[in-house]
Amino acid sequence: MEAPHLLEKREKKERREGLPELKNATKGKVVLRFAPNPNGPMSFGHARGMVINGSYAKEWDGEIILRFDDTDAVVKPPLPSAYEQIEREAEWLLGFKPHRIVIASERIPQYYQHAEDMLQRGFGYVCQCSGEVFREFRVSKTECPCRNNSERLNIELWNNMLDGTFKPGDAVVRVKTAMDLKNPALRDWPALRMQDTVQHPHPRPGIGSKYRVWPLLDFQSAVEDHLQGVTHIIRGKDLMDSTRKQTLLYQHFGWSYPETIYWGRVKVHEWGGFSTSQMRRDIESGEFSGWDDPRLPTLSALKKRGITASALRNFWIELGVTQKDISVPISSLFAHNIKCIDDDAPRLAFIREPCKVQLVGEHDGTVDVDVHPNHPTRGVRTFTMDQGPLWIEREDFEKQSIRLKGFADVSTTGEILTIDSFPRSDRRPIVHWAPDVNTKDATLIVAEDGEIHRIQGRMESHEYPVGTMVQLERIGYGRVLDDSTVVFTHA
RNA sequence: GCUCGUAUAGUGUAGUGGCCCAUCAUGAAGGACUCUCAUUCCUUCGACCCGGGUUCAAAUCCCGGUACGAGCACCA
Repeated sequence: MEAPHLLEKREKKERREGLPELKNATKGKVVLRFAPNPNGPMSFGHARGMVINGSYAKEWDGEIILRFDDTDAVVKPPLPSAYEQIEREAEWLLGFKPHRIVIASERIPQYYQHAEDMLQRGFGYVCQCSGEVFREFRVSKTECPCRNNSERLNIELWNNMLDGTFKPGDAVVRVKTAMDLKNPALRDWPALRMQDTVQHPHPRPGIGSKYRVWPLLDFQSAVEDHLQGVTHIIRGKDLMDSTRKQTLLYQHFGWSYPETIYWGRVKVHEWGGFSTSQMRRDIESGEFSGWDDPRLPTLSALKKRGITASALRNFWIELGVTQKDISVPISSLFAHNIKCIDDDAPRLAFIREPCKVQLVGEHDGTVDVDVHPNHPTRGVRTFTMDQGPLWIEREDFEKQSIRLKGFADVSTTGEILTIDSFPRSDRRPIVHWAPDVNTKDATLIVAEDGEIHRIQGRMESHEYPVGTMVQLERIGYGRVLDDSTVVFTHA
């Protein structure tokens, strides 16, 4: 018997590159979204949502919506400055602007309309049970008395929520699912609740204390995804039950739920647990200098430290969208970053624990060293070899014989360096160095193990603009902060 | 407790019944190149959680176990 299909299969063995194929996707018709809470700027973890969703949008010639889920003014109040910052960070990360911006707090009327629709059509009800009481009902699978309210009564109670007759805690709107569902999380879940926006005004101008009733995430997100025509949702697997809740709501409305993909949790081994709320408190208390404090895992801090957007993109795409919970060493992000910056980074000498030494022997007036060893066309750095002193690192100063990189083999006798040979004559260690006249006092800022070290030294003078990625010879890569300060990125 | 999910080298990842004594990256070790402990290149090391079952054939399907994670908020 012939089996031609087996032969065909034999040919394809290539490894899949990049992101897995999107199911049920049509080129040009894909709509995705990334929906952070603007209670702080983006952190490392948010970058995953932005990168994965944004990359799919680009790959499928579709759209990415940046949506601000700012429907809580009490527990996780929004930070007014975060909206714009997140927008800027999104563009920096993706390399393009998100196609649409949606702000949930500006869409409350739409959510109200759907809530009313839900009450009128009888698949939602106003529940006046307290949280504890309802919890009992949920575990015992019993229906709460409010479940049988007439549509008319529900509308009346709804108006009581809206007009302030009810206070926060008095009533919520629930979606009628079923109390005997296997998964307790899905039983008549809450869709909207009241918030004391007088005591806790929403920080958005124009929103403030305007609304007493606010949608919860599951309801707001579900309705908005439908309104925006979202086709694919890619999010953390902690939101799996959210999908199930929302699917139940979609069935009531007669809508069909988007394709959904989940990823697991990512921990960076070197970083502890940082929550946006906690960082915010620590910044306000002065423990950190700001959201871009190099010790923090925020995008602004990583950017300031010299991590590039493309390294971040490559990193997250390589991790992919598996549901595994993973823990990665930060060096894996650094490995991507090196690939992005090394080819451009000009070389510079930074002398830690500088020791001043005097050169003895005949030599030329100048010494040229490469700006970048792999790119001779990028020119040279010229050291001025007058009779002035040179700087070398203490560690090198203590060696008997060393080679001053690009110049000469020398022997050290106290502070005197005697030239032995210009060509390389043996295998003595090669060290970086610089004449005093070509250097200035400088600081290397290193953030490590949650601390900031400011290393003083002498750095080769340069005119690179702020933000330039440089490589400090024999030390590692860094980002120019000003003409005498470099932030250490990684080795 | 109830519910849901995941399990491939040190770390990530490919793989959806025969291309697999398992891919790629990173890491480690060694080497080449190089006047940086950089970059680049080469070599080597190293894994299908455990136990059953289905099948001619299982990393891949089924059942059980174990481990880890998540949800059961009037947070997102």
